[in-house]
Amino acid sequence: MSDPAAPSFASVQIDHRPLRQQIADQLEEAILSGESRPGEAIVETDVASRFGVSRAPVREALQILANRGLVVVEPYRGSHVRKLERRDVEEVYAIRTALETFAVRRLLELGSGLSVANDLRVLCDEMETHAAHGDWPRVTGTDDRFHVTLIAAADNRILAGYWTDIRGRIRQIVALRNRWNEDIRQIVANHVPIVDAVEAGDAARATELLSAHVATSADLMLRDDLFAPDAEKTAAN
Amino acid sequence: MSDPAAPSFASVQIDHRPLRQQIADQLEEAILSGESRPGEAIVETDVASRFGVSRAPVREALQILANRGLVVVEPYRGSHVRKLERRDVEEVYAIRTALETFAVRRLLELGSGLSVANDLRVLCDEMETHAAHGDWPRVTGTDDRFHVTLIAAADNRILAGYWTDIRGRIRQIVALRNRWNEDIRQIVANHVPIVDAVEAGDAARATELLSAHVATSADLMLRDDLFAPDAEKTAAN
DNA sequence: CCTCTGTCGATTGTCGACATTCTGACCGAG
DNA sequence: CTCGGTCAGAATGTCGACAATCGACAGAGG
Repeated sequence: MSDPAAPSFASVQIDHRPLRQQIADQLEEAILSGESRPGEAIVETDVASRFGVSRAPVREALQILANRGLVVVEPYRGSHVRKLERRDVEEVYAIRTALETFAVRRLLELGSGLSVANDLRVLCDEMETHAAHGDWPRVTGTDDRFHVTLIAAADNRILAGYWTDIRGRIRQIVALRNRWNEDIRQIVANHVPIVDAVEAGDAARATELLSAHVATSADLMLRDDLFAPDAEKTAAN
Repeated sequence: MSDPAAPSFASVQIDHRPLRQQIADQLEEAILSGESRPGEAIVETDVASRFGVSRAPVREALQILANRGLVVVEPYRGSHVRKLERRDVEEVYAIRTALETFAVRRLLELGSGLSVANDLRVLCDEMETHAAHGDWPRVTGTDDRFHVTLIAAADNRILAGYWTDIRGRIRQIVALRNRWNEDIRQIVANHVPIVDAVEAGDAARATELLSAHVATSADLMLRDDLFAPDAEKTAAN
């Protein structure tokens, strides 16, 4: 397979993953990219015919997405893209702070501070370069890698799983907001002090800076009342 | 339902939830209670015939459990109960600490300290009563409610979801260990100072005590090498 | 003796059809 | 006009059957 002399088969490489996985990936991409908007109905028959498959794998894909929280399945009533309220956004960023500060404390306990700081510094530079060119998509992409690197350094698979979840939600939030932060330079600049603190092994300062950084991001997302106000669960329940 | 004069229909109360949900619950119960042991194969046909249903809802149930991390599904090869290694146990307790300390900080920010402390104190008393009677199952049950109450007070649905996950994993770990802690009285006693700190609104002290409490629990679980050593992902990959 | 290949049984993947449930429109009584 | 009841239409829930894939094993060939 690693034979560089036989690339002619690469084009006919077929996808051996189960259909449910391919469908789940496609639907997830549509949701997280904002193409499928929150509340939008997902009709099994439609999805099945769109992909040219039967409903069985579609249903299995929906179970996968439902448990990831991307889709809500109501028995006999149908499925729809999970709605996003203001409260959801607040909760995402609150949890994000908890996970990232935990990761920092943990990676410092593991003595990986210096090594991680090196990796992060590279990403910081990259981010600043992209920012200087006004290449926002690449900035957010690198930002994503920055935080993934941080989380991965904690070497905890459960944490990594939770982060995959949070990361997706953030991507959806940013996509729905569909407007670039004019002051993203500020956000980019925020990363450097964090790396400094990690390098210095100062857990207290690093967590403090991280919390502030995340809080800033959350404020930016919530500033212009874009997300639906919280649906009041009144006394009816 | 709440009419006490018509209990005669309770026995014929049928379950209107989809089969996948009922099956998923049954399988989850079997796994978390330790009845189905880690690594044990789950054959769709067997499960289907055991419940007297077709394979379709069983497969959907497996997708649900797979995304909760209870079951591993390998395409065309089958499903099995997720294996539990020593590292998994360590990770669970590490994350647990992060989630609980976050919850404490959060509920204090929300100003719910006094109210929550009251609820927790009741549970502490209950726990001590059960402990005095040597009723370990009830002790662990109340302990569970203690921590659920703590988490719920943070009023964050994502956190609550993660806790449901962690709580299940802990239950499985405890069940597999299947041996009561002789020094559980110590564990029970650990709760009171935490409540005191919450009542006093002292976040730093509360998180410190909580971390220590969880660390103690983790040590107890890991003390006797019951869980499989970590499967070394050698250079083969 | 080793390696490769073809076959076999078991299990999962997928499909199309039928059963059940929900929703909303229609309609007649009060 | 409002309130219930009825009824189709559409969507989901479930089923049984068939196809595809995997691992093991036996046998040919070197």
